[in-house]
Amino acid sequence: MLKQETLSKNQQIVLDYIEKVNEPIKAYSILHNVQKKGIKAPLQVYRALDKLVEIGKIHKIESKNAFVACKNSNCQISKATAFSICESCEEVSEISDSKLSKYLKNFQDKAGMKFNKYNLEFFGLCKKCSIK
Amino acid sequence: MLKQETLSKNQQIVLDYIEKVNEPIKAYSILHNVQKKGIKAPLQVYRALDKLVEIGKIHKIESKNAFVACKNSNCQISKATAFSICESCEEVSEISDSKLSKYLKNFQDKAGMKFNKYNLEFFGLCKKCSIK
DNA sequence: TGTTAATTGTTATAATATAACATTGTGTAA
DNA sequence: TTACACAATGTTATATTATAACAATTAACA
Repeated sequence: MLKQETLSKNQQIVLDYIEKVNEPIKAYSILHNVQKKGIKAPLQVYRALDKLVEIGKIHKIESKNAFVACKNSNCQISKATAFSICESCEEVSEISDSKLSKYLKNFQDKAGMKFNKYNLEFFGLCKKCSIK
Repeated sequence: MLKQETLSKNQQIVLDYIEKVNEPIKAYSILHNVQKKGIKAPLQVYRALDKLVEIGKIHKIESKNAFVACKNSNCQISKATAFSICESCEEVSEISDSKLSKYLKNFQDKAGMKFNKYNLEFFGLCKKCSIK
């Protein structure tokens, strides 16, 4: 079978919603908001999320157990993700910095481990919050 | 009051166990294993874990919801953590690379955000597993 | 068309984590 | 040393996040 090119119904519903809200959102919140579209159970959401993460359409913010749409057209495979997270207003942004990603992709572990994926989460104060 | 210098009873019990197992371990697994020491409820474990993370004695592996003792005597404050995770055997190691930590500490977000903390998780195959 | 894999639907339950409240311990300053 | 503030404890209940198991349906394609 060829690699999947189009999303299934549930996958599309979940992705549409995540892209619409445009900020990290939790699985059960997604569930609550797509029930009118016919998705009734957590598993239906989690299955769609798994697939969407796998194909790089969304990312999981591990420290928040939340999901956000991918902004970088170039990280299709979701293997290299970096986020900034404001500890005050909770704003999360995907970092798109080619130098950083290059540096991390080429990082050589002393133990000789071969990496094919990483996730980096920065915490701090965003511009707005640091003024206050 | 002065800053806490000694750990409380429950904190010490939990830390002792985490240091003993020497690999990432989950909260309920800790609970199960320290019940003989008198810790009976999840909250007792989670409270100790919170404190231990806060003071840098342990770190949380976010992608695994697991906790591991800190190996770097110099990351007392738990503000800069990096781990390598084998996707095959699940082995987790703390990365102690001064170049990497320097690079990340000094990383400047384009949006002008001021970072005071980060967590980085690399995934790949460890030496043993990549031979197989 | 038959076969295989992906997707769906559904119920139940596992695993992770916190709320709320009463009580006890501990450092320190009056 | 008493009294205050705060950290830590103990306990019950519950919230939140995620998966197991199984049956049915749909989609791709040799």
